[in-house]
Formats: sequence, structure tokens, C-alpha cells
Amino acid sequence: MVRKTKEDAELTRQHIIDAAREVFLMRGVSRSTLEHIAAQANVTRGAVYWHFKNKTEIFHALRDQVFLPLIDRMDDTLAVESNVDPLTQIENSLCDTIHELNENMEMRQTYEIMMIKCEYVDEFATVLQQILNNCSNITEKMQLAYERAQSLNMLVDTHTPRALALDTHLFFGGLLHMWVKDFDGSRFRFQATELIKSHINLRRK
Amino acid sequence: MVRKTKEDAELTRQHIIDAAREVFLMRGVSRSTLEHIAAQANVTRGAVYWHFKNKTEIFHALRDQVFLPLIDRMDDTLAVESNVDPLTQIENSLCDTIHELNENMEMRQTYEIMMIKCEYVDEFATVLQQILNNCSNITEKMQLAYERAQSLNMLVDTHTPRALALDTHLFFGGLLHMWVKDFDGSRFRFQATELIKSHINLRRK
DNA sequence: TTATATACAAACATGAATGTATGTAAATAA
DNA sequence: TTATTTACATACATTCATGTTTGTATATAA
Repeated sequence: MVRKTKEDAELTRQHIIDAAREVFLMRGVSRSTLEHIAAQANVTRGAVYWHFKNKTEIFHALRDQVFLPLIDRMDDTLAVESNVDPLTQIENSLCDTIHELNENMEMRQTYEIMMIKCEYVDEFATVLQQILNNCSNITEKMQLAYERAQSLNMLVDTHTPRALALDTHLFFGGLLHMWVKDFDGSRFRFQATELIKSHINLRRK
Repeated sequence: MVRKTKEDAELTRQHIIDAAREVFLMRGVSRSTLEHIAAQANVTRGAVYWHFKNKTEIFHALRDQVFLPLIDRMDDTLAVESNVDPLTQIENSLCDTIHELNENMEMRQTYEIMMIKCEYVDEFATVLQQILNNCSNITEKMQLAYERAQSLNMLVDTHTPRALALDTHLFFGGLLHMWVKDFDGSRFRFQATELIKSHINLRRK
């Protein structure tokens, strides 16, 4: 097989990304070689080098495909104009993410790679900063939602919306980590939704 | 310099571990070579291979030195017999850990390595399981503390001790992760203790 | 005091990964 | 139809990390 049409080329590019996800997941990013990825994608390293400059670029492509859409989803669910009450909005944004992780294997795998199969040094250190920024973003959106809940008199009145948002953010960050690490699902994966609801209910007046 | 006394040898062993911590932190575990570590410790790879079988063994030595004592500390703070009330016990166990991370640079660095400078594949996958086990352990201890708090009628009565313990565990897991990633300290590092107190207060009747 | 084991340093051999350069058949433009 | 890219495969050169082997001075045991 040799030269393909433009659509074919785009297909092999996607194959390479998919292959990289599998290989990264199995061997970790560092131990994955372009040869491994090429083999998994049934191409040679030549093809990989044609589509990507190096492993880092594949990593970024993989990340962008999965993460950016997920961030957008959370943003949407937390939007100011909504027909559900703000606390339920927060609950939904978290449950949706968990639900998406349950349904979407590629997203699940990508999360796992990002969390426990990647070392955040050198070129990857910037990725960490981006993640932190996204987190700040989401936390602010949640804070706004808590403020709306407060003005609707739905909140326990001992805590500020800011404190509640930070607490929720940390809770969810922890949950995502445990969700990913909990391979057999026994500890967290199966009860994630309940934990979220319980967490939110703790704030309800 | 050549053959040393037994105490000298133990010193170089410790130097190698310390060097590994620095190197792992800077370059990530995968990209750190035994040559890097040896150079940082002012010895040759010969010395490293004398004291350790390979990089993995250094990693484990590093981990054991820092983690096991920390786990023990948390266990102690959560002990059943105590002269402080159970909710404060939980609060203290979390604050103590944060305090230790603030004071103890080696511990902080080791945590950072474990969280974002290591890929949990192959030989390292078992480490993840150990961490999970420790987490379960701590969570159980916290649950017991919450149960004591409940029988002392200190708790909001809408939630079970189990749910509260899980929520706290996830919160603290998230906090540790953010604490480590928050390099400049602006987001979480400086307010970690407040966040913990706020988290616990949410459960106080 | 001599023998042996210790605590390394230095040299060696090997394998593996990377990047680049070259080759090539087919698609597409001219 | 021919020329030129495109989308790869193949081959090559180089670097780098690892593990092992050998050498050696000295502590320690006998």
C-alpha cells in the first residue's frame, strides 16, 4: 500500500492517534516508542513522522480531541440561563462528566493516561498549567452557580459560595482520580453518582 | 576515594536516594537515568548498582522512607482513644499532613514525584494498588471517627458516617493533588488549612 | 598478619530509540 | 499527458541508557 487520497490520509492520522492512546495506556507515555505506536496503527514510523513532528505532538492531539469537548460540556451545563435550579446544575455537570466517562471509552482511557500514565516535566509541564487554568475556570462557574443558589435561599448559610465551590472542586478532582484508579470499580466507580448527590445535598438547606 | 566503612557506605546509599529525589523531580522518573542520579550523588553508576538493583528499587526506597511514616502519623491522629473530639481529630489529621508537607521539603518533593512525575505502569502499577489500600484504610479510620462524632450528636444528621468519610477522603485527595500542582501557592497552598476547616465545619451540627 | 569480603570506579558490550535521508508509487495539478 | 506533490516505507547514522564485567584499594575477620 502506498499513496492514498486526502481522506485516506486523514484516516491513518486518526488511526495513529487511536493507536497512541492504546499504547500510552499500556506502556505509559515515556515508554511508548513511535515504533510501538506505528505497529499498533499498522503503519511504519515513516507515516507517523509524516503526520506528527514527534511523540509530544501526538500526545497533544490526543488530549485536544478528548479534553476540550469535555470542558465545553461542563461549561454548558453550568450556564447562567438554565431551567434547572443551580444546585442541580452543579450536580448535573459532575454527574454528566462521570456518565460520559462511563460511556465513552476513549475519554476514559485518555483521562487515565493524563492522570497516571504521564510525567509532567519539560514539554508536558505546560499541559499541567492548562489543566489548572481549566480547573479555575470551572470552579468560578460553580461559584457563580452557588451564588445563584444562595440568592434563591437554597443554601446552608454557614458557608460562602466561594468556599463551597472550592470544596466541590476538590471533591470532584479527588473523585476523578479515584474513579480512574479504581480499576475493578468496587470502591468508587459504581457509586460515583451517589457520592456526588450526597455531596451536593450536604449544601442544601 | 575507594572503600569506606560501613557507616560511610550507608551514607552514600542515602546520598543516592536523595539524589534520586532531586533528579526524579526535575526530569521525571522515566527520563532519569542512573547516570544522572549517580552524578547528582557524586558517585559513579558502579556505586548505584552496588546499593540498588535498578531504578525501580531506588524508587521504592524513596517512597518507603517518606510515605510509610506519613501514613502512620495519620493513623495515630485518628486513633480511637484521644482527648479531642472526633471531628477535630479528622481535621487535625488532615491539617497535620498539610503542615508536614509545608515543613518537610523531602516529603513535598516525594509527593510531587508520586503524583505527577511517575507513570504507573508495569512495575509501578503495584504501587498504585498499595496507595489505594492505604486510602481505604484511612477512609475507614475516618468513618469510625465520624461514627463516634455521630454518637456524640455532633454531626448533621442527614448523612451517614460512611458517606461523610468518603466525601472527606475525596476532598482531601483532591486537595493534595491541587496542593502539589499549585506551584506558586496562589490557588490552594496558602489556604489549604482554611479549606479543611471549612470542609469539616460543613458537617458540624 | 594474612585472607577475604566490601564498596566502589572504570571499561565494555549490547540494545534500543530517535531523527533524518532516501526511495517510490499513486494522486493531483498543469 | 507530463510534472509535481503527497503519503508514506525503508534504510541509515547517531546517541544514549542499561547491565555486566573487571579492577582495586581498603576495611574487617580469622
